[in-house]
Amino acid sequence: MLDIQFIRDNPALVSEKSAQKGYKVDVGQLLELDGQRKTRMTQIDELRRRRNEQSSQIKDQRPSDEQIAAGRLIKEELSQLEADLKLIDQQFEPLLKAIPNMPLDDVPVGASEDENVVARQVGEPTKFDFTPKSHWELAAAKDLIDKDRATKVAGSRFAYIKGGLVELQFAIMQFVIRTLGDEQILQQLITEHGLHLTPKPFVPVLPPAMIKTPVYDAMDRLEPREDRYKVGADEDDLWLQGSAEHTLGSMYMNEIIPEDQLPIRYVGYLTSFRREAGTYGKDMEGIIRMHQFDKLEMEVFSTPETGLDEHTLLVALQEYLVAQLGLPYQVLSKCTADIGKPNARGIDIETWIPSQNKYRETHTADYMTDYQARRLKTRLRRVPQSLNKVVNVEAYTPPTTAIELIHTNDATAFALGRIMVAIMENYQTKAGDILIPSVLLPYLAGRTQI
RNA sequence: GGAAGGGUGUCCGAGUGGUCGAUGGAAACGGUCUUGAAAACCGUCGCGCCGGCAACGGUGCCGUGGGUUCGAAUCCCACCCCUUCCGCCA
Repeated sequence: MLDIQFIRDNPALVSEKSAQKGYKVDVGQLLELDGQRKTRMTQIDELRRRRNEQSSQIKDQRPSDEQIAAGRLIKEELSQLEADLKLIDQQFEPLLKAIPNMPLDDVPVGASEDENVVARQVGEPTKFDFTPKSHWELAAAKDLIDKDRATKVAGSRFAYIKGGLVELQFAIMQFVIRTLGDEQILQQLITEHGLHLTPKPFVPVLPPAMIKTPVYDAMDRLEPREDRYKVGADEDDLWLQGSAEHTLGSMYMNEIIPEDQLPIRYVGYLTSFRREAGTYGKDMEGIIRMHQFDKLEMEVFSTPETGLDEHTLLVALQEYLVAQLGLPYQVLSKCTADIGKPNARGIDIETWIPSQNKYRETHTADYMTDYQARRLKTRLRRVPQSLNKVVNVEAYTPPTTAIELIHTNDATAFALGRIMVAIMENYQTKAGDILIPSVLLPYLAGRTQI
């Protein structure tokens, strides 16, 4: 959610930037309701003041008939106005929540994902002296993926992942947790990119896989809910999470975090669930697009002034991880239409998939500024010494209070299904074997191929 | 699932209808004292909204949402969560 004060101050900008993201919002109507709302609130506060004034005069004595009558009158007026305000709020809130986060100025303006900009390509598309097989052909020959039986048991877009592929997944997971916990690697990337950050390691987390409706909504990740799985009976009020971000980012809801504890960096592992509504017929072969997939997700809570640097660090880590696996990839600067509603900025990494002869999305890095934090009420408390500290980011205006909203970032470490697709296809041999990227060898107890 | 108890500010913990946004203690921060530290003493010390350049003023918030009352942290109803015991299960 945006700050209503920001919208009051910049109505034209809000309309324009919302439109760039493909959201039609009625800022005029919102501000009209905002005005009505403020008027009512002022009237209500005045009545309450009178009520408080009178009741403080009565103290322990019995109130007179006049006082009771006057009180009743206030009560009637008040309940009328409060009902009125409630009606206004019911219109006001959805309009306010409907406004997306403002894209940062370096986000390319575009009307669809076709206008995403390739920022760089790293590595050459893998060359083969034979015709490469698709990952499902490779998997079929070695019985690594059984979708037929999974379909029988659970329906389409489910799979049994088996044998060497499971070992490969566990190796990747260990590799990621070790890498993200390594201060030297973090420091190296921070230095390379000239970031003003500490090398505080990522703490591994196994978060809840289910999330309550209001929390999901506050994260602004519930919609479109056709893509979410509702769990059990309605009274359970729970959803299956679609990304570890959903239950990691909401961890500190309604909390105020001391500034010196920031940044907080987590790498969460979860099996994620998506209904993939509206994707009928897309990616039906193999395990590119599943209802259930395992994912390692990074989540960072930071101060406002370091949020953008954290985003850069997350992308640098994604590139480092992909490069360590020796996979060719490209980095995509997502355009205004393709970044999520809560996003101020979004970067994708696409990894080379030989059988499709193109790069496919394997990673996303989302920077939400304070948009998620506002509804989650996740804030930071400036420690006194830092209040006078000179901040070296130009765009940042020093706070007037010691409490501010934090900034959130989330980014894929690895979507394990898709990254294994990339490994299978890029590391295949003519014989149909799959070699293991060398950085993973320490985690595979002597196995060198699948 | 059954029984009982409980959710108050950063923490502990008072408060059962009216000067309670809330006693007291701890922590934290500033200061006095001290060679320094500790101790002691003095002071500061919740969050949001509205108005104001600001000082400040108003208002709301004692798990959440309703209700009763001239007046609710306090009474009533519903829901959520926690603790203990029993049952069941991993």
